[in-house]
Amino acid sequence: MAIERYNAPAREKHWQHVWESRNVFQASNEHTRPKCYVLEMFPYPSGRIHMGHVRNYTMGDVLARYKRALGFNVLHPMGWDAFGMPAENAAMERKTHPAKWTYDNIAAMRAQLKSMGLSLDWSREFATCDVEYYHQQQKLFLDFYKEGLAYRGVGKVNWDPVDQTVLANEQVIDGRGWRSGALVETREMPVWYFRITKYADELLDALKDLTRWPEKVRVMQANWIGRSEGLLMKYELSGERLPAGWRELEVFTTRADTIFGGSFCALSPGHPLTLELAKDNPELAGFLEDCRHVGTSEEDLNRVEKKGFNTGLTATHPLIPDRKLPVFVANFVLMGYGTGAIFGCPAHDQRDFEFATAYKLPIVPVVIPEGQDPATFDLGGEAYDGPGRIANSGFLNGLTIDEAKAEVARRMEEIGKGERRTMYRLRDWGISRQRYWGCPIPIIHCDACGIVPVPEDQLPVKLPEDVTFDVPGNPLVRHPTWKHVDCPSCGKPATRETDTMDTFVDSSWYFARFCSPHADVPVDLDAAKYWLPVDQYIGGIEHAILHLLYSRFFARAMVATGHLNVKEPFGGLFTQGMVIHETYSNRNGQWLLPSEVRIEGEGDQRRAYEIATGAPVQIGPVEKMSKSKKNLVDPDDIISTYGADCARWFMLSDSPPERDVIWTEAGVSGASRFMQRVWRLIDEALPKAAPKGSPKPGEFGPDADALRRAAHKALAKVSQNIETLRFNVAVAQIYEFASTLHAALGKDGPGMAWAIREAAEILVQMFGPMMPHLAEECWERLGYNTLLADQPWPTVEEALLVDDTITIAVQVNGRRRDELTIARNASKAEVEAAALKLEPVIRALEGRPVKKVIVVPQRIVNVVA
RNA sequence: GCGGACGUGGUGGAAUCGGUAGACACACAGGACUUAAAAUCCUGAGGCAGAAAUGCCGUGAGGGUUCGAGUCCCUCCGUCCGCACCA
Repeated sequence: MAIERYNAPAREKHWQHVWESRNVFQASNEHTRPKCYVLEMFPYPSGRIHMGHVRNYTMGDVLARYKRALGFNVLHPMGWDAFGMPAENAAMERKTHPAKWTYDNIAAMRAQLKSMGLSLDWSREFATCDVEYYHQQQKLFLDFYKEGLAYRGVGKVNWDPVDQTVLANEQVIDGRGWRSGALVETREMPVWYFRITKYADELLDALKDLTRWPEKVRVMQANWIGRSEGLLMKYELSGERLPAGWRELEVFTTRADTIFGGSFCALSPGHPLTLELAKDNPELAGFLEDCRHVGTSEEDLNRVEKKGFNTGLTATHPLIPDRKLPVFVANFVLMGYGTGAIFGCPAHDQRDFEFATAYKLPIVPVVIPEGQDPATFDLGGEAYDGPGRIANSGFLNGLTIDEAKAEVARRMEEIGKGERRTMYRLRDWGISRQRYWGCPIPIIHCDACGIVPVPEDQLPVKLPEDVTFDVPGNPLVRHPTWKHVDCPSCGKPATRETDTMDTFVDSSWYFARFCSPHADVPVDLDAAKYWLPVDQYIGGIEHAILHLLYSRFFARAMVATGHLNVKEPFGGLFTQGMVIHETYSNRNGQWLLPSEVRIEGEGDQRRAYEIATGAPVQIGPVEKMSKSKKNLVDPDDIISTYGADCARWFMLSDSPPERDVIWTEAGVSGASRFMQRVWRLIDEALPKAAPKGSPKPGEFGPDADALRRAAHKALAKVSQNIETLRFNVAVAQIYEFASTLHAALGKDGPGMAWAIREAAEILVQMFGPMMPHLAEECWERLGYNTLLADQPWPTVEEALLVDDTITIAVQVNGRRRDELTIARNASKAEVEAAALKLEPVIRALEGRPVKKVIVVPQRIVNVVA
């Protein structure tokens, strides 16, 4: 009598209910056991979960369940990154309130996540738009402000003149506002900053200790911080048109060794001196206008010609008083790096070389490669930036590059014309957003007192609820009453800051809030001391720089303000690959959902048709699932058809977790088939298995022994591979062991029944973290009325991992000829003797004398002839 | 241009302390069961030659180190990702 198919969707609801009603996954507040904090990047509540979420949360869940079974006190929380623009856009489009839209979405997504059977501690859930959360964030802001880590300064922002709003960089597309299409202007206005540059060195240096982070992410962060050590130099300026107050020009260089090769100085178009000069120089103003146009185009910046404008000013070479260098404004000099001014050494910098060629400036090599004569060295049409010795440089001649750098620095410091300086690419973090749906910055502007922090007892500064989105601009600015307050300091009428915080602020400390989600301080220090850092953080590579760098800054800032005791928030980081899928388009070029397409045939014969019309469909490349390409598979559909376990198992199979996984129908049905196979396997094993709790027999026959060895070896490997997040390999090993158990059911002998029960239980426990519902179901069938989720991870019997006899390969001259089964502890001589007796070995030797025999114990024998 | 990663059967991928390459899965082929199909079970399979035993060739290409290289070194080719005039 065949067993019924396992009805995953129905049984999954049952087990989810059981877990929830028993609070199985609540982290304990008793900080006695060793802890493990597993965190996946929390989602933006867009309204629906997508397959990327399924993959991300499945991985975290496997680890969390596994660690739980190992006895750790596991913290595995979930929350919502809930502030941000989409809610305001929805408000504009649908006449709803951002809060309602957001909380409705959260409710929908929470239900979806629950249907995945994740081992989450829902008691710690929060959204960043909860007043309770942003209240604490305002406290942090005020503490940062007191500590000098938050400040107000004038900054450049992207201003959309039509929508009358500031745009984030990501919202500026080809120089235009993404919604209005208006040309974006650069405006200078007062904005709030976090002083991340204070920790530039620390953030860079500590990267080397983040050994459980992907190398790639560390490299990206290091480049982003962009530390370079060099010399800040002062060039004396002269010239008729020199504006008052400008006697010196500061330039930064990392190649002070080439100072004698300098043939010009160049200012950035945005340099203050440039702007000063442009005031009464229409020609220069015109040049700047040209630069601005080029500046917006992105890619071919490299190919843009090096253009300059001769200001007529001269700069005096600091070490050669009679050498005057022309001062240009040049389009390739960036204001955002160094001092916004350079000295140009054409022989050893490609950009300077091109510039000097265009403007017929001297090109004098001062670094000569080893073996070349300074008198005859020819650059050959491009700058030389390799190693060598200094020449044509007076007192520097003959020195190496490093020696020359040191010598120039020493002399320049001596004469007060220079100082060693470290520059960074990293800028302070501008957090002001002129938007409604964000955390209000708790500041009051008073005509008399200036900037006044909102007193802590007046927090939270709540967002007003009665706002409208029918006109452009920030609703907080035009709200009739909200911003009008009395100055806390002098009591006179004053106004609130109407900027809200960048949503990246919200996500920079949420991991810490999970330690004590309802505390009336940002973070309960005792809880944080126990739980932090996060042991394993899992998320997409797209956050490699911003979110992860901001969080690292926040941890340091929170340590400085007494809110935290760890500077690195994430001990281990794992960046998972994307979920990708074929794309489909019809004759009219419209994208079609996979569910709208019927596929026929295989391989070259594979054809797709639109279900509604029967018309042929073009099968396009496999790409990241996206709304625009409509190559989406809805997790809900998969879960309601095949079950959450099936989706989870598929996500873990085949593809290594850091690589992209191609979602295919075939793969899903394969996963589903395995679920049914396991279900039947347990059913078939039961009648042959010893009763639950039977005493371990004193004797095992060869087949029983072999099964036990296979079980414990599989257990050891699966444990190891879950531990190292190599889920695809763990899955393969579970497949393999399921086959082994299946084959063993036909065998008999002493101890077999006991071994079968042991093997079945180990199998179920091994896939428990991956397919938790099916595992509970099987556990129940195995006769238990306890939850598998509460069951400790099975213990590996080490003795079973070591076999008495082993099979090793035998090579002749490095080619495998045979294998040899021999006692594990056989001596080298015994192995050698046995190997030389093998028929294929003798044949391969063809009578040649054996020169030597290499025996690597328990590994291989190589006969060299 | 700079930086990083990668390149293994028809496909996704195993095998990284240098030691039997291709585990496991998908797709495929053959068989069993069935009136039939589905489902399920069994078997096969890197390529070439051969009935088979077996032999030769094989981890992007070429070279090197080694008793032995997918793994280490050098050169080249290709793919993907990140940064992009960073002084």
